Amino acid sequence: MHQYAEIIIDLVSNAVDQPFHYRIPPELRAKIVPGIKVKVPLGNRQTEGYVLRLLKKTSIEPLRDIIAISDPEPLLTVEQLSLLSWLSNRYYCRKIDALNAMVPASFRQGKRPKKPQLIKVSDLGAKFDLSRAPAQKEAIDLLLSKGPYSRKKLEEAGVSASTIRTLEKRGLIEYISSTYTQVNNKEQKSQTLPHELHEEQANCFNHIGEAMRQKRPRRILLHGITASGKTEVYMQSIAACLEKKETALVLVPEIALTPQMIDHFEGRFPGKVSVLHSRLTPAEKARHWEMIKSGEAKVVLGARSAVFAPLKHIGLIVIDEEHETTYKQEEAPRYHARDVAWWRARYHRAVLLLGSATPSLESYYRATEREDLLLSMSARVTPIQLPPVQIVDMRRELKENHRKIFSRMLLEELEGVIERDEQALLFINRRGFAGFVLCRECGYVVRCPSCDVSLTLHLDRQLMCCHYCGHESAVPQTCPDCGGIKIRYFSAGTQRVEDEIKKLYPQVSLIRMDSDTTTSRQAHSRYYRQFRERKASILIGTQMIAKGFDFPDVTLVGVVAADTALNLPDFRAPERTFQLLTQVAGRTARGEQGGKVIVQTYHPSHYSILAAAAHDYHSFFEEEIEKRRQLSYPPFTDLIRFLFSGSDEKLVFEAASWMTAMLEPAVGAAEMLGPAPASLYRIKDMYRVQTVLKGEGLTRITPKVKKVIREYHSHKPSWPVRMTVDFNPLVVL
DNA sequence: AGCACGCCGACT
DNA sequence: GTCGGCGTGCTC
Repeated sequence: MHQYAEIIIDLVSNAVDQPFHYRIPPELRAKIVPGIKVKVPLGNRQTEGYVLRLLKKTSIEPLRDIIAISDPEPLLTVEQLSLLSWLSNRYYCRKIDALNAMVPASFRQGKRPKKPQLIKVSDLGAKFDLSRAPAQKEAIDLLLSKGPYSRKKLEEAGVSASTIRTLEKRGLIEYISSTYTQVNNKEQKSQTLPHELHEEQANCFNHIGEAMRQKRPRRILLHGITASGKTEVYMQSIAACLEKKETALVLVPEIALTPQMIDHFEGRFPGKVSVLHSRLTPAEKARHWEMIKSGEAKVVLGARSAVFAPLKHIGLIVIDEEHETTYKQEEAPRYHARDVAWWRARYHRAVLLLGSATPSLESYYRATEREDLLLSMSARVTPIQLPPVQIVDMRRELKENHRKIFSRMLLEELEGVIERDEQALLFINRRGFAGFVLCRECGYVVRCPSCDVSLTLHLDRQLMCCHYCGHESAVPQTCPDCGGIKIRYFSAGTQRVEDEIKKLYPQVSLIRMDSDTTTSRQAHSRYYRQFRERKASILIGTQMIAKGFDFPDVTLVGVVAADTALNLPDFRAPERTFQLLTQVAGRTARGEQGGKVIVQTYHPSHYSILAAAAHDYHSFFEEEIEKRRQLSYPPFTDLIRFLFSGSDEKLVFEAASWMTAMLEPAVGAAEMLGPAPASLYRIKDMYRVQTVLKGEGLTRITPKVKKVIREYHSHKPSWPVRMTVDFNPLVVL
């Protein structure tokens, strides 16, 4: 009999980030199983904890008893317990951080809803004469025609709480426990039917089906150009998975989780889908979790964190737009959903299907190495060609004395669009008016006092803003340094583009979308609707218009400055640029009139720009993978980044140096870069210093690295320097 | 995290 | 004389 339990303490602190042992009192022995939440004594008070596993013996003295069970149901499944350990090892995070990321707070808190109750009319109520109680009669009629309703819904429909109470007392209504689908008793979703697959789709579908039948972990990369019909392949694969009585998990980037998208899924698999989106209230989220755990939901659709959905018997995991950086969490645990998904696929012997038009170098490389299966779709579902892309050399424009932010070619095309009454998208990767403000006499650039970046001019508010910390200050009329008056604005932002267009074409209506104008989700859909309804002919925007804006009348896409992403001091900059350009280019040629893309750049011969213009993923990949190989960057190596930050510059360096020295003997053949100031040396008055480890198969040294991290925390617990550890970070700025 | 223990300055 | 400041250390 197991008398002891290994427990993780529910406190977010390095000091208690190790399993604690407790004795299980005899009266609790039958009830305590791994995954259960318990109350335990700790020091002179009590906290909660989670049982990792049961033990027959322990050498720890003195032992104390578990006080009580917090929740009779285990909060974690056997799979989750195992994943928990993996997460904390792979991503160097506390076990409690891993747990908190894996299970929604509302579900952990145990205020898990009992099955939601629905109200229905009782047998008695159906025949009871209520002609003298109009309010009650109305409620009964409503329930008879449209019910059952939840209490909340019934009150929303205008039935008062007292009426409900009276009806209940008289036994005219009764409560039934419900399933989620009944609660969500929305207007019947029109069920959408599978489309006939074209040849390429059918071929991919067959391969996926075959892989699922093998019942072995398999990773498949589905490389399909924009509008090649990837979603339909996912849908039919999911249907095939359900037929085998297995479940399916579908991840999409948060921004893709639109109502249309949700309807599409729910319509295809009515009553079987649980959608985990960020707008759910805590109680709703807990209810979904329960429904998934109980096996009621067969398909889960959600963003990054949905990768932890407690589905059983998973047959298929889909990650759409697998190259998207939102799949990497930027706080502890700094996991990548793609890697977690692969862990789960191996656990369940399932298929992991990665879809993208511009796969990450990691994924495509694995596919070319035959480690993964590569499936391609190169034809658009509708027989429309990819748009021609025209590169404009902005250096030449400058040389020929054309100093506007729009090249002559872009202007010419814009005029054509306006004349023909079509629509255009103008894409610029920076909000605000100007990237920086510079004095032409002394070269002084206005910078943020708290961060190591230049301020962006926002003309509408007459302010200079820092995009990292939000600092705002007045626009200088004279140079703060030399007093000169020749202040100039450099590198345009969205606002500047808007201004110029208004000046050039005052009669043309336009919409600007960036995080300044589009703060809420409603604003986003309002602009979206306006543009779709042709209330504007030009849409100016940042990243946020690169996705989903697919309208037949958009015949021109202008990339005002393709270099913003390219110039970042990060080894993934070319990859980012290629992905962005390809994605933006895909926003045109959706209709019969076709479309055209114009890319303005100061690097017209850079391979990422040339390849994107030629719609040629393969040549981009070949060039980029060779570079990565030569420089020993991922996917040939792993990186571990140790970032130190604090307000005391000297101490930050001291901490970084101490840690780097401690790591030295542990890292073996891995390269150690640093300690060195991060590219963004100062953010919000915090100095940032980093050391990056680079080497093949760095997971092998995980135990040693963990030991050093532990030493860091125990030796200098009071260092006012924060250290974060990131395994395979996506940005190293 | 949260709490006790412990060692130094100004107050009913 | 003590009340209380927060540095340090510990929790199965």
